[in-house]
Amino acid sequence: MESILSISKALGEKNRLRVFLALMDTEELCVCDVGDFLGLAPATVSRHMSILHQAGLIESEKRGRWVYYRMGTAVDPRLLGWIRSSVGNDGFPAQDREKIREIVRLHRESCLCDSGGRKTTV
Amino acid sequence: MESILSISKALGEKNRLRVFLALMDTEELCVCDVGDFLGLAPATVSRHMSILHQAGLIESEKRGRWVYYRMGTAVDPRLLGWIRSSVGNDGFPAQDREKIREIVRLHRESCLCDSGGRKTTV
DNA sequence: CTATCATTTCGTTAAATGCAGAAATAACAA
DNA sequence: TTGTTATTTCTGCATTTAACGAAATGATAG
Repeated sequence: MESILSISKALGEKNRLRVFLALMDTEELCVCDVGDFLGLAPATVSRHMSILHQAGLIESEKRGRWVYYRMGTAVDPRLLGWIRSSVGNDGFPAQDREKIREIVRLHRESCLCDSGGRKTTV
Repeated sequence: MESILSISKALGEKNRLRVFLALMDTEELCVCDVGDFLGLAPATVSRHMSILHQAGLIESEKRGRWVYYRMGTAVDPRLLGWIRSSVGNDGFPAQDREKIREIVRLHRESCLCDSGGRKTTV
């Protein structure tokens, strides 16, 4: 029962749900990406990601100074299926999708992550 | 997205989750049954049931002075499947199951609902 | 109609939660 | 080392929400 509770609590907040949906559509996001996406302070984003992480919904990986978050591999497929279809019905904010893609694009550009993972500057 | 939010909010509260799990195991419950089950005031229970109802998780039927709640018929089976298996893993409070059965038994006894739906007293 | 019972709505209080800024931590660059 | 950047933790404030009691509503019994 505890896992249902923590997962429901985690997804029962608009910003966290938006991040989770974004991660269903994107490989990975770091805290600052999510900060740009939601327009929230890093501290707030970090807390949200922590809650999603503790619920087992996302996984984290530290690379250099960045912490990258991605979908959890052990998330129940029925849960995902339900979310996917519900979002389909509701109409997932198309703006969100575009926004995330743009953020990821800029992130990759400035980081040159694609080549060797080396950073230049912000 | 709104439906995911409202459902997650509804299930993201311990008492409401307990009621929902109880309704997955029981045909129907009225507000006073749930009040006995959770040990909460009728007003509080009514509010919880309203939130579950608005999320589309349960349905209500008024019979006489009582309002009976039961599982929603349109609840996504994937959501139910996830909940069922998660509860199985977590171990659903066995006390809750017993408690509900006892409450339903007493309710039926005092109401004589089984025969003709006629009420005697409390 | 009046009385009673089940439920809902309203008003208030206490606890939980989201938020930002400041300080602390971690990892790299010079 | 020192400085810079990304993230986390801590502290305080504002909003939300769960809880109760009281009053209002709905329905039956007398």
